[in-house]
Amino acid sequence: MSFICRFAPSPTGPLHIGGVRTALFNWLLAKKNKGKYFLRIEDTDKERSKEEFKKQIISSLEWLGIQHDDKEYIQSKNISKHIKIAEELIKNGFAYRCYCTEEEINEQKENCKKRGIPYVYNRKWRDAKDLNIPKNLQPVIRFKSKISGNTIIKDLVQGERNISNSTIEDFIILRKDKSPTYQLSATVDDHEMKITHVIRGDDHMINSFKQKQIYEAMGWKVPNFAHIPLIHSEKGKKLSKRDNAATLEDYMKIGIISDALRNYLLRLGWSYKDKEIFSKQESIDLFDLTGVGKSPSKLDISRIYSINETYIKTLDEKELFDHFKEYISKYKKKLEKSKEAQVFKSISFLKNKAKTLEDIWENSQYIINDKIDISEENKRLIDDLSKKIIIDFINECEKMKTFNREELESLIKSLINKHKTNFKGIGQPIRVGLTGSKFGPGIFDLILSLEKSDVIQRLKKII
RNA sequence: GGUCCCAUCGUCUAUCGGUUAGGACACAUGGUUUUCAUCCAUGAAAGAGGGGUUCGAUUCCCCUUGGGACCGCCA
Repeated sequence: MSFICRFAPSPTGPLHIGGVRTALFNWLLAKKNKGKYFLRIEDTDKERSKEEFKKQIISSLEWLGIQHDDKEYIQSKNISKHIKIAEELIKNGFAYRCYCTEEEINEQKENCKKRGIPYVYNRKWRDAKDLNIPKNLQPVIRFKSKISGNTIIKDLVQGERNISNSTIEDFIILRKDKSPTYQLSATVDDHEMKITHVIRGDDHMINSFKQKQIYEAMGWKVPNFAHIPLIHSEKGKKLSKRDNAATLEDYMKIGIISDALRNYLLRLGWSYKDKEIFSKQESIDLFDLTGVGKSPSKLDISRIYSINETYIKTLDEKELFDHFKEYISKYKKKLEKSKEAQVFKSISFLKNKAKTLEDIWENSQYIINDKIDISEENKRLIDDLSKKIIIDFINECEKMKTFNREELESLIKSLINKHKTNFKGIGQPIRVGLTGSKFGPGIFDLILSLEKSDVIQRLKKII
């Protein structure tokens, strides 16, 4: 059995986190089964589709490492084919022209509302042999949906789904302006692309019943469907673009690593035993639609941070630094070469207290900025004794050729003895002097991460 | 309102009729540590309710309750 999957976003906004997961699942299933994964840009909404969003979607997926096969398909390029199919459906009695005006439809809707009954298009033109065709009205084309019986879809995630055909109205497949609607375009393109597995959000379930009828009317093979549960916001509603942290960009800009986000999304609605961390290859090997749950899952930002932290802690440091450089050049600022080397040298402890790349950026500010701001409160921590100690420390440092850990350790030890203080008594003023903060890296890491001249210069400012 | 769907710790989930209901995140406490962290240990925390079926139900069925999705000439 072959596996040809696709992700089909519309370029009407930035890539949504739910869309990312849909793409991931499609990609995973295709890769696992040595099949194909295509990207199709559904840009038939001329009003809202934007070239910039198309570009953004493609680069976002690339950032995540979800690479599509072939070049991306642009749906609008296939419109003439869609129109041809609409006409073929009419010819074969599966569709018809409807001359109802929008006013007429709205009136019907109003009426239904008043009477408290659900609106369904009244199929006025379905078998309208006797009606006079208005001369100056452009018709829409509606699909002749089945009136009786039931349609069953064996959904790979949801199981068997059964719906009464009477609940599906004669939906529009070609607009008044002769442009195809989603139901038509998606079906025709999925068929043309020989898609075998349609994995999409649960909000498309009803569409599958409609589209199945088109497949059958055309005598085409119906693909497998898998409707994955939606991702909900903290409020328990379908995640919308207005929610915080709904788009991929929201995660990129706070310094989430792509592998971490991919891992989080993988485990949202899917699981494999007690396993939490999956390499890309593991996720391909282990992924399976049968492991996908049926109920929607809430987005949990603390979990994303946690997984990201795991990646930051365990990633090869060179690789981590590459992520960091990419991140800051995009969202912060590019570092000069010398600073870059200093930060890289210190990444092993800077990453220790970081959950995100942004945290590493924050933690490395004392290296990046030559000017250190010390708050009044912290200045008060440096009392006369501290100043004496620091003067001694500076003098000893100046005697050293270069810094090394052993010498620094014995120096600090001797200063503790000499001034009858403890480690904190000497460590804290040095830390404040070098970073402006009470908190930070270990004293020796801290001193060694800066140039000797820089250490002396900074400390001289506080005595 | 109509149609369809879902239901295990706060969150993500494991369990495929017999378990002290497991793990992870978050939370709390303790330990390691020169600070903040890290790290380690420990703890608290769940089968929505009611009926069946069964020797036995979290697991199968029904009802109730709660939640969600869809109901566009958007996709």
